[in-house]
Amino acid sequence: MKIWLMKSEPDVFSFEDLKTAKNKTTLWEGVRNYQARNFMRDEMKKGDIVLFYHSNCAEPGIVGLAEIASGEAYPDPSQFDPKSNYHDPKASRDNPRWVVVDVRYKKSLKHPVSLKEIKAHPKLSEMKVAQRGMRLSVQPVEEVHYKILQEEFWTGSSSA
DNA sequence: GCCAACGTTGGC
DNA sequence: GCCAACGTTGGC
Repeated sequence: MKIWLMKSEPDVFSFEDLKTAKNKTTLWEGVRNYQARNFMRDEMKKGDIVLFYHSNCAEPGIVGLAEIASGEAYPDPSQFDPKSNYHDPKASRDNPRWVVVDVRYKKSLKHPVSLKEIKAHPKLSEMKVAQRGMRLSVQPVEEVHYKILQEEFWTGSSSA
């Protein structure tokens, strides 16, 4: 079981949007970075934990927990859609370039863990997301960091 | 809105 | 294959 951090701009698609989505599930469309794609295509497994991260907003940080709900990655339909912002003219149905996975809402957090808190924490500051210039929108999270998040932020009254 | 850091593109 | 130019990300 792996743990992932997935970024989304709340103006585009927020954790609240995921919670209210049909079946509380969405396909994670629009990833247009090869490294991120390869994680989704090669390494994600159904049931993996997802830390849902809000980026490019007033309070960037981890706002909720989700999980991978699809068995395998499959072609991102938006790449074939000329009207989509995510359209990729170089992709074809015979030779798709981009994939999606399904992400399902799991749990909200009463107290999101802000990027500020992550950076201020002696261990969490090692996380990729805290590193300077790190733009990768899908990134693996080390188990030790997930444990710290659980034990120091999400136990007892701090989890919803 | 600014801008540093990054990834991609394309000319050569 | 190099690398300058460009577009994007995302914190601040």
